[in-house]
Amino acid sequence: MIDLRILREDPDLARASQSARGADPAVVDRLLSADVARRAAVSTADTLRAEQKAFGRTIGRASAADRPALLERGKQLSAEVKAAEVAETEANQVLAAAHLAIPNLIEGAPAGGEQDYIVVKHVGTPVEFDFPVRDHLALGEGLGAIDMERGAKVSGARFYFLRGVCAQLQWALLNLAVTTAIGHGMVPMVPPVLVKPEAMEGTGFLGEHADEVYRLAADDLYLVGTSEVPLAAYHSDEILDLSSGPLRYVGWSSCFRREAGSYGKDTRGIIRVHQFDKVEMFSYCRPDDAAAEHQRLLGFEEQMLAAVEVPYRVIDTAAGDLGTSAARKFDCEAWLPSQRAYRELTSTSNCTTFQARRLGVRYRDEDGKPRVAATLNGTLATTRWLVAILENHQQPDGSVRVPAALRPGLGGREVLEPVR
RNA sequence: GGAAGCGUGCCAGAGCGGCCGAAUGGGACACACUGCUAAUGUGUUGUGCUCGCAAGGGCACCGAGGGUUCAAAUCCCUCCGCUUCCGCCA
Repeated sequence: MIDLRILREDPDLARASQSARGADPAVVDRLLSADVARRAAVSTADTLRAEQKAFGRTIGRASAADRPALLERGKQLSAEVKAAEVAETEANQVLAAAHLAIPNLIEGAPAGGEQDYIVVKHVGTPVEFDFPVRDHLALGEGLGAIDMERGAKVSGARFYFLRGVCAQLQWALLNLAVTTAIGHGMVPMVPPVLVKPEAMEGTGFLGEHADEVYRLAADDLYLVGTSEVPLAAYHSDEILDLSSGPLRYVGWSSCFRREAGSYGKDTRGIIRVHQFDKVEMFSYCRPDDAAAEHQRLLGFEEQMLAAVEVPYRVIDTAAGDLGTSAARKFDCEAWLPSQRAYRELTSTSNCTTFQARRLGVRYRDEDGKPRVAATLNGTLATTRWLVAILENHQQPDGSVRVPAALRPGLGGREVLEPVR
C-alpha cells in the first residue's frame, strides 16, 4: 500500500508513477475520493458514538423511574450509530479496494515496458566457443544429471529430476550462497513455503499476478513462489529495533510457480519450471537507508555471479516490468551461449514501505515513534543458475568445468564428465 | 481426530455488564537525592484513525470475527493460537 499522506499532499507523484508503469492514472483519483469519503464517514460515526457513549452513562446513573424514557432515546441513538457504522464499514472497504489497486510508487526506475530497461553495466565477456554449442539440457542429459522425461511422467510438464552431479551442483551452489550471506551478517532461515492469504496479500502477490500462485483451497493456504513471502511476513505486526542497522535474513526454500500464460515459452530444460530452489536475501531497514541497502544487495548478488564465473549484465528494470511492491528493481542477467542472449539469474527489488505498510512492519525513530519500515529482497542463487553454469563452462566433449568456488560441494571435482 | 483449560498493556498479573484504556507488581526511561554504583523518592511509560496551525479534543482497540444490550475486557456463538490429557500415525 502506498502512503496516503504522500498521496494527499502530492497526487501528481502517484499519477506520474502510474503513467511510467503504463498503468491507469485514474485509479489515483479514485483513491483520493475514497479517502475523502472515508474520513467523512469516520467523522460522522465518531460523533454519534461519542453522543451515545455520553448518553449511555446517564442511563446508568438514572433512577428507576426515569429509565424507561431514557432507554427509548438510547435505542434511537443505538440505531443511528449502527447505520453510521455500516456506512463507515462500506467506506473503509471502498478505500481498501482502491488502495490495493495501486502498485508502489516508482523510485528512479526508467519509464516504459519490458524492453525499456537500462543496461547498467556488463561484467565479463561472453565466450565464443569454437565447437558446436550444447544447451544446458543436452549437457545435463549427457551428464546423466537432468531428467525432464521422468519429471513429466511423475509430475507433468515443467517438472524435472536433478540427479547425480546436477543435484550436487545445486547443493554446492545454494550452500555457497548461504555461506556467503552468513559472511555478510545475514541470519540463515528455512521458512515455511505454505503461507496464509495475509502473507501473500501483504507481499503483493495476489494482485495482477494472482494466477501465478498455487493455492490449496482445502486449507486456504498458498505455496510461495519465493521465500520473500514468508521472510517479509516473518516480522509482520512487529516494531523492530533498527537502531544498529538493517535486519538481514537469507532464506533457502523451494519455490512454486504456476507459470500461467507462459505456454510455449522456455519449454526446454529447467529455465522455466513449476518448482525450483532458491536462496533469497531479505532486508528490513529504515526508508532512508533503502536505496543504499538496495545497492548492497546487488553487490552481494554480483559477488555470487563472480564466484560461478559467468558473464553477465546488470539492468535497471523499467517501471512497467516492476512487481506490484517494487519501487525499483535491478536484475542480473547471465549470458547463455545456447541462446546468445542474457537471461535473468537474479532480481533485487526495493519495496520501500509498500510491503511493510501492508504487513504492519515498523521500527522506532529517534523520537521513539513507530514508523513504517522499508523492505528489500534479492536473489543469491537459484536452480536456473545451473543453466548458466553448465553452458558457460562446457567443453567440446560435453564435459563441464566446475568453477573453483563450487568444487568443495562436488567432492573437489574439477570437471563433470559425460556418462554417455 | 476427541476432551478440558487458557489467550488482557514491554513482561507478570487483577478485572461486579456502566465509574476500565484498563488495578497492582516488575522492567524501562526522566528527574531528585548520594563522592561513584547500588538503594530510595517522584514522575513518565501503548497503538491506530480522526479533527485542529497549535495547545488539545474525539473515536477505536483487552487473540480474530460475529451476536445480545441503551451500554461488553466482562454474557453468547464461530474461528484461530497455546497448554494438558486420550486416541491415531510417524
